[in-house]
Amino acid sequence: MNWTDERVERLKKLWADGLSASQIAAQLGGVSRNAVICKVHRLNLPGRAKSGGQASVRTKRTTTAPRAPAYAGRTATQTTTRTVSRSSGSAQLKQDLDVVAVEDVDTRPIEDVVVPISRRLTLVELSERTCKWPIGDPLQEGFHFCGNDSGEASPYCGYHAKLAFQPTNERKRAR
DNA sequence: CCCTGATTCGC
DNA sequence: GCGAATCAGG
Repeated sequence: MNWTDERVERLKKLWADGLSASQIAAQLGGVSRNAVICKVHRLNLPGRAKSGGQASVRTKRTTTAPRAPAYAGRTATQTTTRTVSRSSGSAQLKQDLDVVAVEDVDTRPIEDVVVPISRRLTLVELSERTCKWPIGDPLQEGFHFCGNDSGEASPYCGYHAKLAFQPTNERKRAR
């Protein structure tokens, strides 16, 4: 794919919005997330600040050179003073695993009420183990999927699986 | 294993 | 300039 000006601008916007490289790649289409990251660097866009989030904090790369440097006369010591003003992206992603495992001896009604933090994935971003619970109106803008970890067996995350597969025996067993 | 961004290097 | 392969890390 060619990096047209329009695509570059979309890249800039999405990156500034705090979307991850893979998400941007999915929305642009035709490019891998690596390509997106590389492009971001070449555009001299500010990389992801190491603030709180995951990733980054790359400590040089002096430990065991992955590839034998053809010529060792090159010190890649860069002192880039990054002044990233962003403190918290608008689309701060969170990947928490809500464990519903009940192994303890205590038998108390565990009602998970707090889970509804979705990842706002679009259709193309769904993978094999992302929750496919739709959120919003497919005809309206802003429609997305939950996107949280669905484990592997269920198409939904723990929270939405409970909503989707409401136990039928609850009613019958009630009496 | 899932994911993240960072870096190197061959094209 | 581009991006796959690779790395380090959460």
